[in-house]
Amino acid sequence: MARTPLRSDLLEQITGRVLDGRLPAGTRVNEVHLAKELGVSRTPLREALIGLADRGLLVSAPGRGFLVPPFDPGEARRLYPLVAELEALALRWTSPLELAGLPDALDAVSDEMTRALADGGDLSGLDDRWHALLLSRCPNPHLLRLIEQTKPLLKRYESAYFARDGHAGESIGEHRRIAAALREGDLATASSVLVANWVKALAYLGKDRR
Amino acid sequence: MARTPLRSDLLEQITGRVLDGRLPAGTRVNEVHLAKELGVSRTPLREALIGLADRGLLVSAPGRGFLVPPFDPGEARRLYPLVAELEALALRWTSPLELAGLPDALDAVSDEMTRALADGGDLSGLDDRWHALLLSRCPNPHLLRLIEQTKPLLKRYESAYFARDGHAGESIGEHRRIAAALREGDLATASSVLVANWVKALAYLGKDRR
DNA sequence: TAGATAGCTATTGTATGCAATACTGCGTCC
DNA sequence: GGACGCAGTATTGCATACAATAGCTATCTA
Repeated sequence: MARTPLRSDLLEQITGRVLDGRLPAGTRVNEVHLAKELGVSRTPLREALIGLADRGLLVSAPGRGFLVPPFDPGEARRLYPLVAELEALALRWTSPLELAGLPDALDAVSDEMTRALADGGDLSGLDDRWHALLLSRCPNPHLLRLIEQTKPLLKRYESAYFARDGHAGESIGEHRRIAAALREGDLATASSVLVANWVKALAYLGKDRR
Repeated sequence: MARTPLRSDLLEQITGRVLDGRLPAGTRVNEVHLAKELGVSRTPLREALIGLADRGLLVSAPGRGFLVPPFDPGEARRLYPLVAELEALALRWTSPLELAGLPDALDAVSDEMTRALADGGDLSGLDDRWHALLLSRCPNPHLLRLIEQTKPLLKRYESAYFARDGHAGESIGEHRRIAAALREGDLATASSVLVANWVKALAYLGKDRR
C-alpha cells in the first residue's frame, strides 16, 4: 500500500488550490469533477476535504458538500492577532538552552530577505522560513499543531490581498530586532515585537488589492 | 439525506470511547469491528477517525490504521498550560460590553458546584459548564475552535488520572475570584487566576491514580 | 532451541455502486 | 409578469467491493 496515504497529498494539493484561488472563495467543491481532475476516486478526496473542513479552510454544508468560505475582512482581523499570540506563546515557551544559535540562523534568513528585496526574489517564502525557524525549537507540539492549522487560513487572505513588498523592509527590521532581543535573552521584548510584526502585516492588508 | 452527517455523531461517540477508556490508550482501532458495533459502514466511520486524528485524539499510522495514543505525563504537562493560555486569551479578547452579566451567571454555576460538592453531584460537568460559559462571549471563533479541539486531549488525562474532588473546593474559590475580578473590569487579574486554576488542576494530576 | 521464512489471514486503503436529497429548467397558474 | 410547482438531472452521503500490505502461525534450518 502507499506508505503515504493519498489523502495527505490531496490535502496539500487542495490547500494550494484554495490558497491561490484555483478554488475560488464562495464556490462549492464538486467532488466528481475534482476527483477526475486529480486522478483519484472520491473516497480519499473526501477524506482530504474533511481534513480541510476540520482546519477551517473549507466548510461543510450538510447535503451540499464542501465549499470554500467567502472572504471576510473581519475574519482576517481576528486571524492575524491569533497567530501573533500563538507564535509569541511558542517563543516564550522555548527555553534559553533551546534558543542557542537561533538568532544567528534567523539573521541569516533576514540577510537573504534583504537580498531578495533588492533582486525581487521570493519574499513570501523567506518570510515563511523565518517564522518556521523561529518556532522550530518550541517544545510544545500541540501548540505548534494549532499554529500550523491556523496559518493557512491567514495565508489565504495574504495571497488574495497582500501588497507584497509594501512593508517588507520594515518587517525585516522587526525580524532583526527580535533576533537581537533573543540574543540578549529578552523574551518579553522579542515576543512583543513579534506580535507587532503580525499586527502590522494585518494593517497592510487591503491597501493594494490587486 | 441526513441533515446531520453520520460522521459527526460517530466523532462524538468515538470521542466518548477514547475519553472513558472503552478504546484504551495504546490500542489500534479496528475499523470493521467498530463499524459493525456502531451499526454503520466503514466509510463514515473512517471519516470520523480522520477528524479525530486531525484533533490529535487519535494518530494515524500509515498502513496500520488509527491508534489511540499512549498516555504521556509530559504531554499532560504541555496541554494544561496550553489550554490555560488559550482560555486566558479568549477572556482578554472579550470586550467589557460582552462581559455584561457574565459574572453573575458564572457565580450561579459556582453555587451549583458548591451544592454538588456537598451532595456528591457531578462536579466535572459543572466545571465544564463554568468554563464554557466563561468563553461564550469571546468574539473570535477561530480561537474558540482551537480550544474546543484541544480540550478533549486534556480531558483524557483528567478522566484517567484525576483525583476528582481533590481540589474542587479550592477551584470553586478561584472561579469566584475570577468572576469578582471580571465584575470590577480587572481582566488582568481574572486571566492570571484563570491560568493558575488550570495549572493547579495539572498539579493534582496523578495524585490519586485510581 | 532460536531464528528465519513462507504461506495464510486480517486489515487497511482505494475504488465503485446505490439511494436519497438538492439543484435546474420549464411549464403553469395567479 | 412573477411566483409556484413539477419533472429530470446532478451531486452528495453511505454502503459495498476489490487489491495490496501488515501481521501471524507454523514449519524448516542451523
